[in-house]
Amino acid sequence: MLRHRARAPRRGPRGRAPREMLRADARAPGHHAHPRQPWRKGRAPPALRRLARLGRRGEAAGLRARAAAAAGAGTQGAERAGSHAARGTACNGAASDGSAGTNTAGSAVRASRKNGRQAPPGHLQDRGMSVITIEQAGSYDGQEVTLQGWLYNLRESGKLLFPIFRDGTGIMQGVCAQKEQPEAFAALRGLTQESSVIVTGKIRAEKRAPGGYEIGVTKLEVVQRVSESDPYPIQLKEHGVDFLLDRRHLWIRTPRQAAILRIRAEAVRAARQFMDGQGYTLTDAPIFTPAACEGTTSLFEVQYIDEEKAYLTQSGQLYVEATAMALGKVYTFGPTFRAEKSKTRRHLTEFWMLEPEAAFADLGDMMELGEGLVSHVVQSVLKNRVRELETLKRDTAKLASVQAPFPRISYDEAIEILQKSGNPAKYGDDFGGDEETILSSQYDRPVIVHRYPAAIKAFYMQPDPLRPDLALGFDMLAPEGYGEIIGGGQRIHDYDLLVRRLKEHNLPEEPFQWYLDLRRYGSVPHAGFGLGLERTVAWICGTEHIREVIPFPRMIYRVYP
RNA sequence: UGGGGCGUGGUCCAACCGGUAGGACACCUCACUGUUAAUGAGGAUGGUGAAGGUUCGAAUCCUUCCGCCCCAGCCA
Repeated sequence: MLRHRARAPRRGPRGRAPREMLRADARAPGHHAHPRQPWRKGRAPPALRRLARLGRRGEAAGLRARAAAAAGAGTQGAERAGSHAARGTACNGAASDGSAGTNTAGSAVRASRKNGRQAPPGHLQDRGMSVITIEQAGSYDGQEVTLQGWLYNLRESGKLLFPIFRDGTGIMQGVCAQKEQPEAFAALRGLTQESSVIVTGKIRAEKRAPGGYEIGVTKLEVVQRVSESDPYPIQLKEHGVDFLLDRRHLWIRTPRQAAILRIRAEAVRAARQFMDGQGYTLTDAPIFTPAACEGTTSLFEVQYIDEEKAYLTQSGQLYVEATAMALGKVYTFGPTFRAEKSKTRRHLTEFWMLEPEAAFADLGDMMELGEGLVSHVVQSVLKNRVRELETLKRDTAKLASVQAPFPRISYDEAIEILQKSGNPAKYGDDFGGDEETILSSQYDRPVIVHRYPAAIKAFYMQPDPLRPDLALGFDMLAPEGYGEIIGGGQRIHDYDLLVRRLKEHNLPEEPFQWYLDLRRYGSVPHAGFGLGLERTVAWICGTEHIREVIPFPRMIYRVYP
């Protein structure tokens, strides 16, 4: 059994976050803010002040009883129905092309229940053919379809209701008039925010509707009604970061957060696609490691079986060097852990890293691979996640220019640029946030800084043969102040030199014996780098803090929920 | 670990030099057939992070503690 030893004090649920305000569903104010600190927070737009009236009481006791009955019927199976619905969405969406509109799911469900018909094997109910996602709605104009999702908001205007539904793929406005659809109207009136629903109606283009389409609701089934006495806690208005982080499991339902997570997924997909296309093989590194990879940084210690201690990996690099010697061109993609007490908008204690490594590769190869990878990821998101970037109100012009090749400057040149702009940096210093921001603000795409002094880099960095005091390493700095998204370079392949460097860095040799083996048996020049997923996604999304781009951020003093 | 900032109803904020803790939103009721965080009218809840101290009187001043945010270091 494992026990997590490194523990961060659990923060109280009532902690407050007075200064930094986010609208639960607002875009982070920021990209056009101060260039030195583009993430600088601001206030939520003052125009966004009012919340829709949700959770009103039903108009009649009969209605409420009916709603309760509907909810009750679904209560036992509510959870199962939920996951079931999620599964159904994908396959039905695909299946429904071409046959949509012939048989609505809603009516099929009711018909099957009324007739006592058996659900098909593996399904709880017969859903018919036209259950679609909101994302697909545009191609169903004029057809009757069924949506499965949640009530995001409800606006009332007399005998007209404007519910807004969300299903994870987007949000869509519905319309329901009492005169025309008395039953659906009654079911919808007073329905509470985030109640789960199955909606049937006709899709139509409508200029006044957000997104350009709306659904004329003809049937509404409440899967589970959120209680008025315990309403959904996240309002459509500003909240403190702390409040939202305590409810991260609910916060991710808001369109902005969902859009970010979908962009993250696209970034991962594109990154792997690119690496695979370049002939790199995925070879994952272990999470438990016997010792530090780079020595200095603090590690999470775990008890590993009996008395033995192990650590959560802070980098897969050493291992990926081994698999590179086995397979040639490889990469890892997985979580890494840093127990440092970094409390900035660029740090997490648990984050994901993609680490390529190639035998017979040098610094130049890796700089080229890095810029190709980053360009491809950015361009893929730009192409395949238009809607999500729109939701985030991201300035896509700033992403469009992200095309390889990227500018490359040496450390020496970087120091010059810094000094010219009045920064006190002197030769031999490593760069902090300020320096990175000054450098990256000179360009419209990420900038590569290479050949740092060996003294400020990791022990395994190959020295520059022309100037041995320099390391053949490079960093890639994202624009707009998002900092270092890639760090890497050429590794030492000479056994004696590596042993010497271990000594210089006061590292013990025993834990590195296997690593030294790579230099004993057929050592070759090789290089690689690590790409920080969250920093990359934060930059692409333009979020003010890295914690928004991972479903459940782990930070110092935050391991809940 | 340093430096800075901050803790007030469920949420987000006010409260001048120390003088009866208030508003908006959320919630409830009513009106409204094209709303866009709908709007308008009405209603009921409910709070100064904790412990000391100064004072006739403390959200406000002092001390300690707790918690959070930002920045730096380290890094992706």
